[in-house]
Amino acid sequence: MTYDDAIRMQNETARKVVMQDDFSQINRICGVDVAYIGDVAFCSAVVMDKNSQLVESVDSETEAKHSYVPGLLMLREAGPIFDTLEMLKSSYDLLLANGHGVLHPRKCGLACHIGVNLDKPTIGVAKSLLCGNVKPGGFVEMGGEILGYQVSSKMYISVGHKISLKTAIAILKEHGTEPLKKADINSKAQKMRKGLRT
DNA sequence: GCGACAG
DNA sequence: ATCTTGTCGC
Repeated sequence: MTYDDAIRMQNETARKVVMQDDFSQINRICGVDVAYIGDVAFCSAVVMDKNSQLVESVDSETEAKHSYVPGLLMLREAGPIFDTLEMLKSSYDLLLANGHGVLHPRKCGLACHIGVNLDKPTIGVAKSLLCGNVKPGGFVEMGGEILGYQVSSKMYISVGHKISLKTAIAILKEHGTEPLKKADINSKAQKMRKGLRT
């Protein structure tokens, strides 16, 4: 797949993103993250209940097919993430992904790509901005639209799919990002184990 | 043309 | 993301 193909795919997916709440209840939240040794991707997905109690955790080791290109993170991480989420036996109501959702040059960051393809409510959680400007109050504007929210100096969130920004903010303020933190720890632990036995 | 650039 | 020393602040 060429970069042009990927960009066309993003523009197409962007039209399918639902920026309104579309779920009955959030009982379980899944966080997914990837760590690397070169192009070997160590991915972890963690499902927790609303009280941050562990429900299930799975790990995978796959090969990253593309290098990282700003704006096209999905090319590098979507594959490993889909592979890992498929391993889960447990269901979940909300997905948390590291990276932006609609706060993206084409309004289709990694979280949108994952959310739309799995048809799951998804929130994008990023550590830094790719685009947009933070306004007083924390909302992030891009092209005259409010597309994200700055939770802290190192956390920006935006809609991935089937959830409103308002609800996304409320849920993260109430439940935090525990599944994502755990997935980060697990993916790095997995990488370290591999590093020691090679 | 130049700089900036999720993970 | 990953590499990577000392250093600033709570």
